[in-house]
Amino acid sequence: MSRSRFGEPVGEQIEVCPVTQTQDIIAGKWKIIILWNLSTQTRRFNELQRLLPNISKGILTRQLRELEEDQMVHREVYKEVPPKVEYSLTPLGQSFIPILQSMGEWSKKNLVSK
Amino acid sequence: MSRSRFGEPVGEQIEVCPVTQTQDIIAGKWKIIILWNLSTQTRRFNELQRLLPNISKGILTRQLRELEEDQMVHREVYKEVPPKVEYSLTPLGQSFIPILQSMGEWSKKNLVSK
DNA sequence: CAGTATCCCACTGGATACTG
DNA sequence: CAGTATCCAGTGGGATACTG
Repeated sequence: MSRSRFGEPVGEQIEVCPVTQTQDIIAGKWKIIILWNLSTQTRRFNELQRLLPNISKGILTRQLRELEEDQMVHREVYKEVPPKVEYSLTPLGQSFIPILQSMGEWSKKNLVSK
Repeated sequence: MSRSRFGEPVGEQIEVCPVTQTQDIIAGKWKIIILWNLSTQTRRFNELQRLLPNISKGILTRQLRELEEDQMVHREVYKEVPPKVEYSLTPLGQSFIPILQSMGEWSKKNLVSK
């Protein structure tokens, strides 16, 4: 699925606005906080669900799948019973960590909690 | 309107996840790109609409109003005929510019356009 | 444990027509 | 020019029940 916007034909190339591409990846109510929770360590499905109060399994699955599609998250399945699945950041996901940190710091520094 | 999530009573205080607060502000299909377009200069309503192909007046208005509510954008109305309205970043909005830049650079460096 | 499979609903975005 | 005012449609999020 292509979620690009702002397609502008430039010769054979398509020029896409960079910040919009980023927007497309982190759009989704839980994406950022999921990445944040994976930034320090690998986590299992249930663990993530516990960390994200009020998220349902279905939604958590969908958000993780989309992050996987966008190569931000890696899903490692251990063939055991009971099943064990571990989520972690890919190199691309890791390269995004500084931005997550900036967001956290910006928020703490500039936003009064309302 | 309070859009905070993850409310956790801590004494009299409410503890809210910082990255989630940021998420709440930049959620919305056009928020980031609007901030981006205001990061270098003040812009008028129609100017913004031209810069954001395919956005309708109604939506642009709504997104701008929400950014105003969150103190990210300032709206300056000139009492003239025909009307002139200029949008610019508030100090809070300006403090967010480095993050926007990181996003743009991250995208250009790490995302192949797909 | 880590998911699917459904169904549902609210909200957000989008289109269009009208206005001070 | 810079909006409102409506109305509509799609989608994304949420709840619940079931499963390998």
